Order: sequence, then C-alpha cells, then structure tokens
Amino acid sequence: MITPVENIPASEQALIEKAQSLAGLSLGEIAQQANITVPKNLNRDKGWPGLLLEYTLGATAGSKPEPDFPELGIELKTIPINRQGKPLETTFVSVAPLTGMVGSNWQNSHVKNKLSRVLWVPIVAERDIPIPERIVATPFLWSPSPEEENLLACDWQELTDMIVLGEVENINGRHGQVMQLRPKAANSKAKTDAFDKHGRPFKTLPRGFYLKIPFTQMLIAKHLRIG
DNA sequence: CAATGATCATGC
DNA sequence: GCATGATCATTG
Repeated sequence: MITPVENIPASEQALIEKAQSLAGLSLGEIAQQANITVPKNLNRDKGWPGLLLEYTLGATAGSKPEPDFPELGIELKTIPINRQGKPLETTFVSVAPLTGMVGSNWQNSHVKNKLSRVLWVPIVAERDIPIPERIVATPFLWSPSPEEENLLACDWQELTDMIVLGEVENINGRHGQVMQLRPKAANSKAKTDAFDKHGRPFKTLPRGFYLKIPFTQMLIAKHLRIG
C-alpha cells in the first residue's frame, strides 16, 4: 500500500509546479519513481490513483479531516477524463450531514470549505487504457468563481432543505444543477441517523455530495491550455 | 451509453 | 460508523 512521506511542498507555487511537472507522465512512470506497485485493475483499489498522487505531491495520507495540504489550505483531487477532456465520473466532495443542521448555511458548510481551493489533477483514464499507461493531463489550482459558487450554493440549499424537511429518501441523483446527493457507504446495508418528514428519527443509507460531470467538465475546459 | 445507485480499501 | 481516497456496474 501507499504510505506518507516527508516531501511536503513549501508553497503553493512549489506545489503547482511539482504537479504540473507530472503532466504527460503515465501512472506507471510515476509509480515506478515512487517504488509503488500498480494494481492490475481498480476493482479493489478504487482510491489508488488519488493515493499515488497524494504521495507523489507530498500530501498527508490517511483519513484526517483536513485539507491534503493543511498549511496551504489546498485540497487535492484526481479526476478521470477521456481524451477529449470530459470527466468519466462524478467527483465526491463530502459526506452529507443528515442530522443537526439547524443553523447551518452555505457559508459554514463542509462543501464550501472543501471546494474553496482545489488542485485538480486530471488523468486520461478511459477504461480501455491499462492503468500504468494512463496519462496525467494538466493539473490546475481552482477556486469557485462567483458564478460557480452561486450554482453550488443553490444546490446545497435545495438538497439541505430536503434533508431538513425529512425528505432525504426522496432525493435522487437528478436533484441539483451541478451537485447531487448519492449514496456514500461501504454497501447498501450501512445505516446512519436521519429524520423522517414527521420529525421522527430513523436509519438510512449515508449520502454524499458529488459534483456532476458537466460542472467539472466546464472547469477543465476553462483551464485548457491551447498550445 | 451515460448516469444513478452501489460498492471497495484503509485507519481509527 | 465515519472520514479518507474514488470507481464499479446495473439500468433506463
């Protein structure tokens, strides 16, 4: 497995330069330099690309509830894309609290905090490309523009309102313009506390906020280098 | 064939 | 169970 090491970037500039120096490299090359074995498939190693990049860029590995680069306030996210730069998957943001949100708002939400500064590392990762041959595209640092934040805040409010009204089980992946609420659990038997529409507590599947593909696709398009 | 709902590994 | 890292795979 992948374990942390002490090559923590000293500055935002150093981090970005290090990340961009990886552009064009394959996961196999990066893994080799790190002395890490590449899995044959990701069935049982779904988080492997993320962990590899965390390790390579000097992020703090593990399950700490902090940004990947605490000193810099930057979150690292790898995102699989096709050769045209379109994301192949939605992007997990954070688990959705289903209780105790009285008084919570967009400004103090985990979602806003998580997405305040993100170092995106796109990886050309079409399914027919073997893992070691998948190529890192151009990493870029992003913070939401006012327009982007408005979209996120709107969706956060809509989904949070439904949760507060006890309608969490009526929420599906179609809700939200750019951000959706979907299961986030080990399996469908996992349960967490929530409230129904009568205000009665009950157990339900844990959910997470995910960025929809058109949204992340737009971010990548905005940062495309033409050359 | 894209998207929604389900799932996998790890640490504490 | 929850928080970290995500992708799988069935379905509409």
